Amino acid sequence: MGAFSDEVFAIVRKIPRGRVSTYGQVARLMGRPRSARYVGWALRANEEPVKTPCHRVVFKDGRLAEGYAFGGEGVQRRLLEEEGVAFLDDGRVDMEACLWRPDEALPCRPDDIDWAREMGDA
DNA sequence: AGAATGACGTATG
DNA sequence: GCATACGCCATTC
Repeated sequence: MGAFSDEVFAIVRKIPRGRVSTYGQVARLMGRPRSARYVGWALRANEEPVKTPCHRVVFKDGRLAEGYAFGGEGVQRRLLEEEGVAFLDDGRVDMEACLWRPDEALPCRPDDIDWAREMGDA
């Protein structure tokens, strides 16, 4: 594994629960704004799907990569739904509500708290 | 060693 | 607004 894949994994692992990120966003975080494709390429070679929640990485449109990834249809969607990710009527992820913002993820895990509070804790 | 290729995104026609 | 083209990095044949 080159540094590229390693960096991709490191970033994807930071995506909190109930939140999604995009290939382009991950690419931008690693200083390669034009390398969105190869983020997916790296995830494809992912050897540790547990440690690397690649199902939280979606298209910028909110579409999922079902068909190539996970080898199953809707598997990714089900995983996200269980995490509390909202889906639109079109079957796409509600990017407005669930897109991971690295800026607000700087401290421990405020997203998790916010997510938990929204889920029904409060 | 050179060519093909692959979970995307943006720019152009 | 839709279709096409190109860029990017690493791996495989």
